[in-house]
Amino acid sequence: MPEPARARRARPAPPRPSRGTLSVDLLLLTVRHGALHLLLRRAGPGTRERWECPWDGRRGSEPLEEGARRLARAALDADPSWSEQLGAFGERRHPGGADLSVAFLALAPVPGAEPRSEPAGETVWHPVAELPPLAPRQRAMLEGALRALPERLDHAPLAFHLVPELFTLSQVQQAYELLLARPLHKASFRRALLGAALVEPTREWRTEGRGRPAQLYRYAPRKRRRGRRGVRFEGM
Amino acid sequence: MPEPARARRARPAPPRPSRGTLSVDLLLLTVRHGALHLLLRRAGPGTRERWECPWDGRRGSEPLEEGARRLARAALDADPSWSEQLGAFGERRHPGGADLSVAFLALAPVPGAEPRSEPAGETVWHPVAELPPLAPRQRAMLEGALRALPERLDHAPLAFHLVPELFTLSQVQQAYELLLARPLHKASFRRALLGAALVEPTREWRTEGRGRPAQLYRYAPRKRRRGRRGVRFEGM
DNA sequence: TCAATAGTGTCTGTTAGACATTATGGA
DNA sequence: TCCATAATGTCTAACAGACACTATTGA
Repeated sequence: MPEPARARRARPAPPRPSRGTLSVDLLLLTVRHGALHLLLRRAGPGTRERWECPWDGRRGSEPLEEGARRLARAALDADPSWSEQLGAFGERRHPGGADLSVAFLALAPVPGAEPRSEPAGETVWHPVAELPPLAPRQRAMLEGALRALPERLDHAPLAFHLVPELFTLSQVQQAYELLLARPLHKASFRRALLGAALVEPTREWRTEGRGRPAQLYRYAPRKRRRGRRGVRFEGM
Repeated sequence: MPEPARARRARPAPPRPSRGTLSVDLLLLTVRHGALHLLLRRAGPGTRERWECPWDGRRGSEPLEEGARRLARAALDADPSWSEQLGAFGERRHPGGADLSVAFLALAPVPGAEPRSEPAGETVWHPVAELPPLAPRQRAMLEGALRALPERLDHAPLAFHLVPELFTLSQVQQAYELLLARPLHKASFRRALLGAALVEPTREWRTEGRGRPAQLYRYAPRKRRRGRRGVRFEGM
């Protein structure tokens, strides 16, 4: 310690922000043909099949959510039915070479619903199970998204953003099963859904395919019945 | 539409990342005197009392987590016992003027535990209930952290990172109550904790204050008993 | 008639929450 | 002795999960 009359600990260098390039990336999911689909955009003008999650730079100092909405509107001609930040990703290669990327997770309803969810421009729905190669950073984002979905589903009724305004309980159950990536018990699911006062039945019924027609429901959350529950130590 | 032989939708301008300044910010929490405390650093060299959450730029393209660890080591002389990304914040004013800030949420154990958790250098633990004024972006980070804690606590036994290696069940319960910001039922808490096979008792007892001495426990998670639970529609 | 799907009723084991009681130390 | 805290036992209502059964359509 050659420096004499200083504090015991040398004063550290003052911090300063670093400089770099930034992107906002959109992971937009929906349900098609009973499977999760991700919206991808044709990357670059080439004829080769190269795909990427929609992304762009941030305009000025706009809110990050606004950047995500802008991406969704360009890709879908509509706002997503739900959108939330997934996190910042700074490792591995980004398709635009960004040093840092802020990923947003969003959901679009099945077709025929309002708001619309048809891909626009150079975008296509791809089944999540068989995606084309993605840049490693976007691949990491997708894995993070699929891991985050069950947790977020615990705290908000996300699945209703994947179904049209009028839906059957089987449709909601399928949405839940796809987001959770595991099957659910039918009777328990219906009981919990009705008991939580999240849906209300309509007088319409819809017959599709073989079996008995299903009653149509509408999302209509009423006030919750009780306060929070106790501590849960499951799954740790 | 004056342009003739083009696709129905004009090809949009190719995306490109934006440029800007970036910071990594650390929200480091611990328990002192029965209350949540946040680690703050004296901001600037002035004699005025100005405080900020520790932050710094990102070095090169280092992993963001590495930046958070570096901040914690500088402030605490030890790694935090737990750390996880909270998210990216791009609105409101940052103390360093960063365009974008990636916040990390971390926990430090009570004093006397290993690893150490004494503030080092220009840092001090402040009770969360009575913090000095913070830059609005860091204030937003803190609010996000306090909202995120109950959810993360549902999925990982965070509270054990706040207590020393040997602890009483009341200590863990207090940690849970502070992270959840609500009281818990004592008997249910103990039952759940022991039933989840997360702790094992030692032969030591500790008497502090008035009442009956408490048995000391050690964190020793054994394999979980069962698979996942069903859907929960509470709190939606 | 059969297959497939929707919807309902009942049972059981588990658990959260409440309450009461005993145990053990300090003031 | 009183009081504060730890630890434990019991009861109850609620619930998840399972199973069985009926209902209603298309093939």
